[in-house]
Amino acid sequence: MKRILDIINNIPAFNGLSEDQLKEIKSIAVDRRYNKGEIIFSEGDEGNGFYVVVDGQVKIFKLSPEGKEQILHIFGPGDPVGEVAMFAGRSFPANAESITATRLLFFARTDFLDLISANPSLAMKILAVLSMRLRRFTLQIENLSLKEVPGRLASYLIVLSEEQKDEQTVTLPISKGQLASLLGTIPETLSRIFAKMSAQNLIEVQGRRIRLLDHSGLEAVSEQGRVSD
Amino acid sequence: MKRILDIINNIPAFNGLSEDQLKEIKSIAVDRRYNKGEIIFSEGDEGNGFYVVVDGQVKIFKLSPEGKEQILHIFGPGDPVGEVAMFAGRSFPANAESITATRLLFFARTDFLDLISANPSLAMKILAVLSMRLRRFTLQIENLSLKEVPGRLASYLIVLSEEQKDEQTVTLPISKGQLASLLGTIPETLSRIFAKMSAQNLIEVQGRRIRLLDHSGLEAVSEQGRVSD
DNA sequence: GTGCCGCCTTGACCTATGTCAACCGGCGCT
DNA sequence: AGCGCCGGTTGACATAGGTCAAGGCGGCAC
Repeated sequence: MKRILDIINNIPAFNGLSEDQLKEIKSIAVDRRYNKGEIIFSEGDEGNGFYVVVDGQVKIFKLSPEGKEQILHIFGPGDPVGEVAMFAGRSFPANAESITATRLLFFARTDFLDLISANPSLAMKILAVLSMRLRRFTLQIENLSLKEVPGRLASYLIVLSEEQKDEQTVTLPISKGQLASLLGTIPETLSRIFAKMSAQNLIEVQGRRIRLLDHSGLEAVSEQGRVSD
Repeated sequence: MKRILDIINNIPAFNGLSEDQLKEIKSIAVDRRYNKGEIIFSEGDEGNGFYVVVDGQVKIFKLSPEGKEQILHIFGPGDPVGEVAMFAGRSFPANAESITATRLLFFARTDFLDLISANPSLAMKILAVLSMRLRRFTLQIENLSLKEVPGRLASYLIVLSEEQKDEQTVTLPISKGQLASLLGTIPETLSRIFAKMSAQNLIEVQGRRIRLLDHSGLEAVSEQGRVSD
């Protein structure tokens, strides 16, 4: 049981809480496992609880009527999933699907709301998490509407290199097809842009490994939102 | 002083609170007024507090390096502004400017955080407000990436007609130029689409008044994300 | 009135990116 | 080995919508 407590403590929204609080949280958590490609919830489902990713990756996405997919988030270990629907008291606004084998903790709505009212500090942490998420959405909207695809890719790569703390090489955490959807485009276009950036010696692509050859060049593309040609 | 208490009570995040709680809130609120076109804060400014709109309209927007603007929100009476930066403990992620003469209440970060820790129910309300906002962002991202401009316009008009409770006629609350930015496009394109939709007898445009002639047709455009031609 | 200015519209043009279709290489399965 | 499949790439093509430039219209100042 040690493990679960550790896991909970490593969730940003919960970390730094007292031993007692962690135990309380653990007592209402339900452990769930999913294989790759399983639906966790669908748009419109009732939000009667939320999840936290323990292991694996979950994508949150919307579908257009023609079936085109836009990924809103890719969540990994420590990230809460579906809490928005819970607090807003509404149904889920998007779909969630595991993109690898995944382990989640599930928290039922009522249990969790009780917990929060009893722990204002927990509420504050969650406020912070939601705020960060809003901030990331802001960025995503900015990217989608003000930048062209090369700019979005460049800023994605830069953020990735910061997250992975490697100036030189990054490893895509998802397939190129999924990345295309996350960037609001399609695999063909993404592929061409990878080729173009390679030709300009900005990057070097070897499967999911990408070498960032010209960091400042990438910054420029990301800021201008376009490639110079 | 009656007025301010009423105003505060009409703010969704605060409504339904006890008389005492409202008074506490009032005691930390600062009344501020702005003329049309004033900057309220800029991207990168420290988020040492947040605002609530009492009267008027505020636009939240990002600028691309070339100066193109993407409006993220238009806020009106009752809406909180800038609280995300506050909870996230970061600087503002976008710019805020009044687009009409505007009256705001300002709440200093520290004052407000104290207030919240003392009032869990307040925290819950704010969680709900943030969640609703995330939900709206989800919609905006969906619109931007899965729909073409006519689809975005159609869904904007439909939402507007619901808000204004008028099936027949809506009045744009903002200029067409601003609307273009909100929809992630430019005035020229928007203008052409208005013309096209008029030609198809979907709508009839007279300045800011728009007659919705074919509600179900609009629904179709909004869902398909494109016009049939 | 006259003129200026902001807002909107219109036209001609161009480009980024989506669509459709073919193809390639690796990998697992039989 | 041979097969099918999936992820990725490439090419030819179509088009939404951005850019640039010109002009119209209504309101406000003087």
